[in-house]
Amino acid sequence: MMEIELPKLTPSQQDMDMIDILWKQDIDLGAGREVFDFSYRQKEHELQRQRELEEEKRRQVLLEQEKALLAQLQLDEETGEFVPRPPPSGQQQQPPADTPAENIGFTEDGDAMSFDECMELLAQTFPLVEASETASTCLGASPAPTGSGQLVMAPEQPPLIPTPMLPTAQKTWPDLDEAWTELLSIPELQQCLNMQMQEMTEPSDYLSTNPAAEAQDPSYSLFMPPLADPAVTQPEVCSTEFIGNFEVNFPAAGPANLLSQMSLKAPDMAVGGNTGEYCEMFYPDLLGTAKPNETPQPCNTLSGGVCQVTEARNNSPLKPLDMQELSAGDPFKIGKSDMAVEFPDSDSGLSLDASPNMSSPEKSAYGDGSLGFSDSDMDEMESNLGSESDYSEMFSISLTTSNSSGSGANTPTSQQQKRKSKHPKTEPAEASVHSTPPFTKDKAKRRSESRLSRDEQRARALQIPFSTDLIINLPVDDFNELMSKHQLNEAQLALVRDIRRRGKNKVAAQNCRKRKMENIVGLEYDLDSLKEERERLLREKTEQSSSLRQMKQQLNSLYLEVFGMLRDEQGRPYSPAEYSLQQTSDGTVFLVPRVKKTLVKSDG
DNA sequence: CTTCTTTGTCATGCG
DNA sequence: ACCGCATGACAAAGA
Repeated sequence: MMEIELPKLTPSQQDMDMIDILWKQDIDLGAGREVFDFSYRQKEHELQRQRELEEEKRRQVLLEQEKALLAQLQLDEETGEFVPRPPPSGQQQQPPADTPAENIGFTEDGDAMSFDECMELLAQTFPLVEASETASTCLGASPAPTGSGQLVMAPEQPPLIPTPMLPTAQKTWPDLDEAWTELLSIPELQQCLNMQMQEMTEPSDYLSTNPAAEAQDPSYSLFMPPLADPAVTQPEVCSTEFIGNFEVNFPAAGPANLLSQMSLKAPDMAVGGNTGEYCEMFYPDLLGTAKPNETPQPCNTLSGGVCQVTEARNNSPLKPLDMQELSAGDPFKIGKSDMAVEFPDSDSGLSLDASPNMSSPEKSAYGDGSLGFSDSDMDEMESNLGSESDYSEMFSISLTTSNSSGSGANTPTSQQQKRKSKHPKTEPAEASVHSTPPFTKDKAKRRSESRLSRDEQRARALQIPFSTDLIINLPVDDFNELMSKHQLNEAQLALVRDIRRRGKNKVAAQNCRKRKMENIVGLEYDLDSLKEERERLLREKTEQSSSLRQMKQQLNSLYLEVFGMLRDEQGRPYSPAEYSLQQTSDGTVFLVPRVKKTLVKSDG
């Protein structure tokens, strides 16, 4: 108990913090906040533990029998590992927590027997028991890579909580593919998952459910098929609480997201009851390999059911191409994926052709020979595009929705997803639950893309056999050659010319505005330069003026000095009032009487 | 709700 | 007369 409690407390605190954050961010958790409360969950845990205890007891009995048979095989350590703590002890209640180290030691260090060997023996002897045992082992192994304490809780977690957690898992969806990659790359986790699935599912093919295990050890998979189908019990392993704690503690970690995903799946799987399908959910890529050995009904049986759900889960983060690859056997899915593939670049991601409503009308309009595109046509096309984008969004969302619905669990999450699907205008990014805040640049870019795609859509609507980029950027001669090569009708030609004209003009407008801005910048620079020049000239003028004044003063003083040195015949100085010195062009200086002045003065 | 910015488009002029 | 480009003007969308 103590071991369990301590780990729980911290995680729960973190969980609550995370929930608070999500709550403040107005992120729909798909459930009341109290659901996430630790105390609330603890109660759930209690119930779950009681169930676990009962199951443990049952397993114990089976183990006893198993032990008797396996004693000769030196399974002492194994028994310790597989057999949960005695019911009375606290450890018993939460066997997974204590077991992990032992389990790991057994499975990996495995002194006496290899894990595969043990599994084989168990499978031969007690298939069902084996499944349960493996589950515990799995639990032990899984904690190592992530959080030990939280993992312990997982098996005991009640399936009830999972639903509230679903939204959170959805939030982390964008990282799902990465998370899957990381998760699948963890051998322990794979084993754990496989084990859990075995435990969960009733008798069915182990192989189908355990592709990863098979990949790791072919032999193991070979003998495993006879074992019971474990998918049903998965909830125990990846219980919502466990997942929640795990996720909260490691929000950024990819594995956490994965686990959350798994947690979401677990309840669905349990509800669905089809064990074979679960394997696909966890190992969609491996299904092909796994199926051969086992009964591969999973996806085949239910095209639109759980299988689709699983694919949706896995595919949602993936690109259209990936989706196409993964979507096998589901016509609806394939069609959608094709569409996505067809228009990966376009923001709307949909073509007029793809949209049943729009494409035909558009085609008819253009095909009728109506030249050019009236504004109404444009608008119609735009509206079509918009509807298509919505459609695409609905598609992506529909996958998730079908996922939940297919599982048959009408959890809050599923409802939420359905709600989302009903609001096609919500952006795909939102639907996919991107935590990062997009906007601004993204929107601008998206807008430009959508604009571009609009002409593309038109071109597609008229089935023009070349890209708009080609139409716009091709040199005139090449363009004409292209036009001549392809026999286009009037409407197509008109559209192509319009596309080229608009595209050219768009570029021209951009260049023009760019030039205009550059001109403005250049003019501003020139203005600054001229201002500086003006200031400099003004300063120079001032300096020159002062210099000139100084020179005048010097000249005046020199003049007076020279004039004062002049004497007449009687040796008397000349009066400055009556005489002045004047210099001729040849440099000769004359003493000139101030006749006028004297006259004026005398006159006055 | 208003204002400003950005961008696409059209009309027009020029070479 | 036609074509391509440049640019002003307008409208739509978004910040």
